[in-house]
Amino acid sequence: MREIVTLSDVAREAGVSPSTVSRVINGTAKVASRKREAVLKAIERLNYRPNIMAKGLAQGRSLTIGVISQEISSPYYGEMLKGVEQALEGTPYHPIFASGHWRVDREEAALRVLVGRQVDALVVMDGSVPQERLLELVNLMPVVVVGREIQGLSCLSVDNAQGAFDATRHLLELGHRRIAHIAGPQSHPDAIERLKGYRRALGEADIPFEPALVVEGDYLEPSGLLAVEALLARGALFTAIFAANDQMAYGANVALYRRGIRVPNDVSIVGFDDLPSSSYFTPPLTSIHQPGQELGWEATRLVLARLENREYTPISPSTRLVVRESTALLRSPATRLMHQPT
Amino acid sequence: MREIVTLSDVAREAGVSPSTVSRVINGTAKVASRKREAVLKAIERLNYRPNIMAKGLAQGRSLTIGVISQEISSPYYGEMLKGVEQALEGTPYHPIFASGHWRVDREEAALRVLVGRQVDALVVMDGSVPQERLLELVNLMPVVVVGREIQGLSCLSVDNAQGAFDATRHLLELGHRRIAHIAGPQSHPDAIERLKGYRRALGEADIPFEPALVVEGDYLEPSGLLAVEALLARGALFTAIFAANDQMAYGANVALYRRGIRVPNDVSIVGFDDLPSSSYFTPPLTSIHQPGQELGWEATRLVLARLENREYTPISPSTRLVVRESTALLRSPATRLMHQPT
DNA sequence: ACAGATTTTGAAAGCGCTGTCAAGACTTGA
DNA sequence: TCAAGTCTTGACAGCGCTTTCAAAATCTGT
Repeated sequence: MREIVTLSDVAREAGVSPSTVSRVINGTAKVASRKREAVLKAIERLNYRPNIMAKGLAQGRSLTIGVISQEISSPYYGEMLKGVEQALEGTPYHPIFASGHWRVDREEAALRVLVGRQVDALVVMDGSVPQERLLELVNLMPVVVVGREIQGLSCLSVDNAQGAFDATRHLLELGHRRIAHIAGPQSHPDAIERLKGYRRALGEADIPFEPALVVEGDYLEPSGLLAVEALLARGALFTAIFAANDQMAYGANVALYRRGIRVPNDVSIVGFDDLPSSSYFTPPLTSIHQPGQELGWEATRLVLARLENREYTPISPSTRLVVRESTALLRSPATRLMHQPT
Repeated sequence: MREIVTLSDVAREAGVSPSTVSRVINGTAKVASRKREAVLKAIERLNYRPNIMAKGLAQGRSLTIGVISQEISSPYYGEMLKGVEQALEGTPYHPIFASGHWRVDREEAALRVLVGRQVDALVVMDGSVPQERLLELVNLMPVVVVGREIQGLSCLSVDNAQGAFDATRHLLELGHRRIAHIAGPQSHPDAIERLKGYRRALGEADIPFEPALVVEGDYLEPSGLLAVEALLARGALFTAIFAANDQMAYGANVALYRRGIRVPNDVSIVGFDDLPSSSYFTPPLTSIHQPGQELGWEATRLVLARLENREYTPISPSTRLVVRESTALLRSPATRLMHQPT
């Protein structure tokens, strides 16, 4: 292991005091140009790299932003994290990620790890850690929350109800009347909102809400598949499905495919999130675009601004319907799917 | 901002010396149980959290593992990072990620950031930073590389040629003779290996290699689509496609779908990577499973072992053909696709 | 050329923790 | 009961950097 070069080594090499070296590195004060030159040369020559922990200790900050997401490998959080990464580029800060896995205890653990690591600020994505806990942290460091609305905290989120409304509306406009909904877990506020949006669209079209047409899933593919199985098993009649997220839409699509039910010919599907892979799904999935990357970006810029005591008004990214090939005009008003429970 | 509780605060509160507090926290030495109790109580009462930077500075390590991947939001790296996260769970270490975006300069920058942040060890996934650079780092800290073979470094990778061989072989066994290959960027060693595996399988089946049946893509969906377009445009005749990764297979599938060419009825497709979404693709994609998560896990365990001067022989995860519904027996030996260039 | 104002510079005291070292507190056995 | 041995404990010197403070150097204007 190579011996370590410290700031004092540089100072000695350049024939100045450590304070001076620190000053040229951080530009904290004016330094005679001859000396500055000497210091820079010495740094170069010794290949000096400041020890960020020492710096952190001395300054009382870590130049680190803690980010809690739920699952790093999930395509949705992947997008958000990418946004965070981008926003931090070129700043002295670096993100450090921890995952809550949709479980309060894991999330709490993640929070502890990040706080223990002296993060200077926190970005929390979704999750269900108690509000109080988060509010408690806020007088320790700047905190911004994505995907939850918490009084007293900077929150960033998307209008889920509106997105769901648009999705359902789109189906309605294509002539569909019997629209099933694969809902997200009703413990999630966003899933609740999406269900609301669906109901509102139905209501405005004077279509009565039929509980038998909605099945609750867990936002993962298998549950979408299961949901369709359940729908078919109970003999539900529908010509379109609005899934509360793309992953469940994928699952639903497979279930339909297995039964030989064609998308969009027999049944139209619209998802929610517009994951990157959705445009290459077959058929390319109509979906509600979630600006995941932008959300991550904005949240990060906001937290950065707080850190620097700047004002910053984040633009609130909004959803957008992306029509692709999984939705089509209802063939004929008479078209109906009849299924025997298996 | 709340005032900060330090170890000496705890010491004072418990009526012992800071050293003793340190000892009970780290279990570095035996402490009379009365005092230990007192210390634990004090910690509890003051809600003390050790400052990890101070600890790091004092111990000369950061308890941090640097991980370089290429793109955090890519499903493939997502899996690997998840494996890393899991492997680190329960250890005092935490990962810190940086992305190379498949560009040497960005990768170099990522490397600098991580080294500057005093990571205790490094896991490098793919990428193309010069070997020398990596070898230079190895006398600074343990380094393990995933997906590249570098003399003098611990490397972990999968037998890409074998995987590609299995994929092609599978198609061959289904009776296919005209198998197109959508290759990965030939600047990547793994893409080269996969092409080799494809050729070897062809060779063993006495089928001459036809350059006209291979198109090079860039591992992203659009290039898969373009590849199929290119193949069709040049009037290539094929009944199956082996794509060098799933993402390109997705793209290829869409291109086929657009033309009304059915998978697997008209053309079979096999991918490579077996992304989580592939089993919910329509049709569920036959693919070569890449043990991404295991790779991340093993690499991390290995680097951890090095850190603790333990011996550890990583089990080398291997690929596995997963047959799903995108491949089928060649309908009739006479079946052929004829296409006019568009 | 000199007093006074203004910069530039270095010494030194931390930041919060660990780990060595030696002193203090207990044991033990004769 | 006392010397020798064993544990437990606290003082203190760092870890590498920042930052205050005051001294040294430089610059004014006359």
